[in-house]
Parts: sequence; structure tokens; C-alpha cells
Amino acid sequence: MDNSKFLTALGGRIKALRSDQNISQQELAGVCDFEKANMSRIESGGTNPTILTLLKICLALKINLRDLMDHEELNCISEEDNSRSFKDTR
Amino acid sequence: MDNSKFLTALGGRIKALRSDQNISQQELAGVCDFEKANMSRIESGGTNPTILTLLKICLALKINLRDLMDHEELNCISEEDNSRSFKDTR
DNA sequence: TGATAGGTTATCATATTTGATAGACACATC
DNA sequence: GATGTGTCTATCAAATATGATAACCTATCA
Repeated sequence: MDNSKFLTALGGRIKALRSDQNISQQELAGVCDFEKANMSRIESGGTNPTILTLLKICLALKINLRDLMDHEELNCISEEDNSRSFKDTR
Repeated sequence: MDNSKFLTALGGRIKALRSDQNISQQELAGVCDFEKANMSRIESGGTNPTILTLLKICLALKINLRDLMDHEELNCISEEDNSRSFKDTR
């Protein structure tokens, strides 16, 4: 998964969560305290948002960052991929 | 939870996950393909990383973004944090 | 003593996000 | 036709992340 596909998927995830709550881009942007154009930019995957920007959006959607990230498209590591965490010497 | 506390908590979370795998900052930075000084900056909460930077770190740690965010300190939604449902739509 | 590893902080140039504004498009409604 | 809503794109200045280098500190070890 390349970066631009990830950003598109993340934007789609935000859009889906917003639509679930029947909120317009403009309204969500208003709660986040930025312009609707910037919200569109994020939802379309046209930017690589900082974690604080995502936090602001999550707060506006009344969800946690964990919930935003809890989406298969955004998580491609399998349990088997993480071998190191299973060979802790403790 | 203000922004700088969140960034400090996020950095601490990364550091904890790294330590769990007995990896040095330098080694993790190497896999991420950036300098150890930049990794230190992130772990100390001195910067507001983009989601792609966090993704790179997660891939290096062989974990998912969901796992990175699945930490109480980073998920503090409360009614006081967000009052959208109480806000009149004007 | 000296050398090495791990970590931190400072600084700088460059790249990119952000904030803001404007314009465009489709669609519905009056 | 005219108006309003929702979305998207482009553009710009300002703010900030990134990449890179250097210096410094502490602890460990030969």
C-alpha cells in the first residue's frame, strides 16, 4: 500500500464516519474550526494530515483516534508479521 | 488534554512499544530511514508528526496504527471534550 | 584512559501542512 | 431563472514537519 492510497483510504474513512452522523463537510469543518475547503482536502486524500489535525476531527466526531484507525484498509500488518513481540525474553 | 500533552503521550507510547521489542532509537530510525535525532524528537513529543510518519514507524515496529492508538492515554473522549451534540446549529 | 552505544538538544534548509479565500460544479428548491 | 447547499479544486502566505548534521551527556566496557 503506497502512501497516496493510504491517504485516500484515510480520507474515505473520515468521510464515512461523518456521513454516518449525517454531518456535512461544512458543519464538521466548523466544529473543527477550519474551512470546509480544508476538510475536503483531507477527505479526498490530498494532504498528509498531522496527528493533531486528526485528533481535532475525531473530537468533533466524538470518536477516539483508536476508532478512526480501526478499519481494515488502514491496518495491513498481520499477527504473524510481528514476530518480535512474541519473542520477548520475559 | 492539551495538544502538547497528547504529543508527549504519543511519543511515550512509541517509546514503550519500541522498548518492548528491545530496539534502540537508532535502530528503529534506521528502519524508518531517518536519523536518530528525528526519532528522539518524536518520542519526546517535540513535534506533531504526520500520519505517514506514524505509519512508517508502525511498519518498522511491525504493528498497525490501530495498535499504536489503542492506548487509554490517547483516547480521552468525554462529554466535556466535545459538545457538538449540545451546540445549537446556527 | 579511551572508545562505543544510546539518547538528547540545537540548528538549518527544504518540503509540506495549514489557514484562508475564491471560484467552479451539480443538484435541489423556490 | 435565481438561490442555497454540498463538494471539490486552485492558489497563496504563514506555520510547521522533515531531513540532516553536529555537539553534548551518560553509562558501559576494554
